[in-house]
Amino acid sequence: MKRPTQADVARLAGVSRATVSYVINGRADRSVSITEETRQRVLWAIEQLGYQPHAAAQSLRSGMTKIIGLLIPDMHNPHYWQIVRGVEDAARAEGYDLLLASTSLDPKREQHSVRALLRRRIDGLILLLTFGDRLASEIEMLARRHGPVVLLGGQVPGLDVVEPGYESGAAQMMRYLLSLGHRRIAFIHGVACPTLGGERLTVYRRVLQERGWLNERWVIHCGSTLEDGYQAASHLLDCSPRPTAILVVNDLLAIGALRAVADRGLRVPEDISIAGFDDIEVAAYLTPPLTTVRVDSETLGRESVRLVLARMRDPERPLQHIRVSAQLIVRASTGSAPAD
Amino acid sequence: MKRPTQADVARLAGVSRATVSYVINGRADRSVSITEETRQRVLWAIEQLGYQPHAAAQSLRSGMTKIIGLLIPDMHNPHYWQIVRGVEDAARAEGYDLLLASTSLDPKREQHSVRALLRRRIDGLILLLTFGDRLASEIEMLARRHGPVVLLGGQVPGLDVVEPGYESGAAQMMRYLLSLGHRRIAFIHGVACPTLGGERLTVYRRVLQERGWLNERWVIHCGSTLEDGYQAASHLLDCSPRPTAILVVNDLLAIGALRAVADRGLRVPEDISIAGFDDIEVAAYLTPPLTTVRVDSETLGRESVRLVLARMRDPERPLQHIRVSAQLIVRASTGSAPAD
DNA sequence: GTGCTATACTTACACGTGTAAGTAATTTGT
DNA sequence: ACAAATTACTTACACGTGTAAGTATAGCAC
Repeated sequence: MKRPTQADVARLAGVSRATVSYVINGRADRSVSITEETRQRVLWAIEQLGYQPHAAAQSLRSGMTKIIGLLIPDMHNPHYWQIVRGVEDAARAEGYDLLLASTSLDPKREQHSVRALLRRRIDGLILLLTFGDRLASEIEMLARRHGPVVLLGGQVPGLDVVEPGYESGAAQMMRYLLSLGHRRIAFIHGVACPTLGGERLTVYRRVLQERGWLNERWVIHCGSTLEDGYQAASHLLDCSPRPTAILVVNDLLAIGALRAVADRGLRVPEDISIAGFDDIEVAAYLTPPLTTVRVDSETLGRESVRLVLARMRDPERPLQHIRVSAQLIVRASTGSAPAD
Repeated sequence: MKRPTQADVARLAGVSRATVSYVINGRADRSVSITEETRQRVLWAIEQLGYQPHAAAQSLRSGMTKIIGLLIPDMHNPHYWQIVRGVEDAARAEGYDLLLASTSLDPKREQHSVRALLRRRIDGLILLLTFGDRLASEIEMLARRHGPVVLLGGQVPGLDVVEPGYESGAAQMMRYLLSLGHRRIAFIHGVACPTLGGERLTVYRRVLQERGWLNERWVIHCGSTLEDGYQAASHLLDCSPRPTAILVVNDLLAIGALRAVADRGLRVPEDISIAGFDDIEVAAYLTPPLTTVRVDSETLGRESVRLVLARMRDPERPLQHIRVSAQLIVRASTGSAPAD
């Protein structure tokens, strides 16, 4: 009933256990050689017993786990899932498995999760931190240990970073909205933690400030669920004068905003324009299709894996900072500002 | 630069390595006792060195990995994420980490992933299989070993199963659509593999057959992406006569269908009714909000974990088959059949 | 003082693997 | 013909941990 080990295989094949190990790991360097005949016999025994190597023993011996850990803020936002997909794809292509943890927007849990991932002595870690600031000490430890840790957005000195180009994306978006004649542009900043999505808000403020059109009443902070987006938009729609456009920090919340507009009997984009960030997959299929800023999230995931693996292979290589570019995607949810 | 081990802690505390181990695992049974003073000294040394147990070594010794593996068909469908959320929540609450793999709708990859999960000698496995039939031998091996494996939908003799109650849900849905006067009801069966979502299709066929209204031309098989849903619906809308209602195998594809209807300038539900399954989170926020069948996916995940853990604790307990009930959720995407 | 028990440890083994170093038989070089 | 090299293995150790079994000291009863 117990799983067979190399020893069992060796016994059945009539060779020593080492031979089995050599056969399995097919020594390419010529230091050890094995007859084709015994090789076949060993392979036959493996097949016969259904032997599979014990991963924990391999890890203990080799120091590698063949696991990449990924921490994401929450599992509700499709944007994060697309990142997960990129990571899983790239990881599996290189023979790594994926250990996934989510913060669930709880700082305690984020800390707990990071620790759990560390204890596993996972080969590489990709962190998309929500409350990074509270983990300063832990993160610094990581940096000092020079373990392969990649940050996905955010900055910690001493760690590789993959940064989504939201800043340029936000700038493109603002330029576009202004070109449509919008002046009363609101911003829904619905995130788990104020620092998240901060660049988008900053660009928004700067651009409007330059023109003297910034009105802090139109910046709404809220949570990160669909319902939060709905509520925030509802609040904005009740303002007078109403904003002519609402820029939402991510597409998920923008969906909530679209619903709020529809529930008030207003039309998008004739009465009000709505735009988001991320270009999650449903964005193109909404009614109306959502104008947004695409940051290829799968690429974000892929690049993170690439950096982690590269760091594993050469711990001394210079720090990398990769920026994944953003692109404005214009769809039907935005249009010219209505005449007052 | 290397991580400290128990041996380092022992040296620093001036005790034997075994003592350190006993302190850490705080022997509750009185077989071994340790002075409070040395206990403190050991704890101090642990703190001092920042010692953390080596998970692989613990696994090797104890035979437990403290990891639960989860295999899902693909990462595009929010429904599966909700299951993942339930699993991750429940697992973490019990001190388990989550190893996630996705099939990506590729049978080869499903097989590969299942093997990878097995090799890790993971404590428990939760499988949501797509191409289960091709894995018959592997699965049977699982069953024979009586490892803690839970199937999420599907049936393999000898394994615990958590089954979503789509069957009763589909029946409710059909009754509801018929009560609205619909006779020309189409079905979009967009899944990676014909067996997936089979119960829903079966119920659909049976109900219509009973009334002699079944028309196989209105059963469309397609892939599992939003675009597939869009295309399938487009095709149906070009039929003449047009169906008055489209039942879609899941909400994700239903979103594509909604878009297709809107693109043709038709109205939902005045011209055509659309309904889905799963009640993914966005369903309530779509335009119009989507009528669907809710199967609490987080509960699916949670229950799976519960079964896995129970099976771990008692491998001999009788097989469990849990059915998570489904519930019709009526929203605005369905209405009375238009008069011809 | 002797025998017995309780306390507070330590010694020693096992988990399953990868690989360096050793060995015996065969082949090659001159 | 004999040293040297190559082939085809095997023996032996290390990875870090959990725990059973052993040991040494002290306390106590008689």
